[in-house]
Amino acid sequence: MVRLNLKKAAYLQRKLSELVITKDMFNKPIKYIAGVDVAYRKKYAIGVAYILDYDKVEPLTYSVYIVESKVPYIPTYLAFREIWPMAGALLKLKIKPDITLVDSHGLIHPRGFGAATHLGVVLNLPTIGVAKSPLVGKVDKDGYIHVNNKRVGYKFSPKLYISIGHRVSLESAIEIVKHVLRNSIPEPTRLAHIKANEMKYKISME
DNA sequence: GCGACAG
DNA sequence: ATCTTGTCGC
Repeated sequence: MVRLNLKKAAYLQRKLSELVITKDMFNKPIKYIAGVDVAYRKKYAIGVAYILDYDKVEPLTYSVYIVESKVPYIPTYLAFREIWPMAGALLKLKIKPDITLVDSHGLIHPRGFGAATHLGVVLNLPTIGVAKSPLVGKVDKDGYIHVNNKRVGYKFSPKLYISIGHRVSLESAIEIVKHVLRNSIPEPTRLAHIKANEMKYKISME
């Protein structure tokens, strides 16, 4: 297991956060939307990217990328652990998504650079963060989440936190996530999560 | 110093 | 997130 240099990692997050775009810079109308998630099995990290038709909200195809997991999970540094499995799966897709939902926070992060944002900036892809539990920030009476005096996210429910990832406005992020909701759960990441767990048992040795 | 802390 | 079976409830 690698040990992160938290000092440098935090510096990188703060530095790269200057590149985040919080305006809509994705293809309209959206035709393809992706959902990415990572599961773990022994020494392996299994990244899955699922592509769905945006209008119909129906699955089209998916890709799997398995790699050895060497970075530990440390709160607020999740991206360093999951970015390669996620990026590997995304880059294997034959259909390029217009926007991607990531199972983590985007700008709802102490240094404004959660995993969803990190992935978006590194791959220069429009991303939205969809997490199941809070990390930081204050929720106002309307449900909006503020971090460092900036409105960057929205608490849709106690189990769903939406935030700007990269190249998308908060308003659009909320609208897009609502569009692909199925039983209060975003369908793209739900399918990616199911597939990633399914793949865990298809790994032969250890 | 103490507690909290995405997946 | 992972390690793990059955079981309670709508």
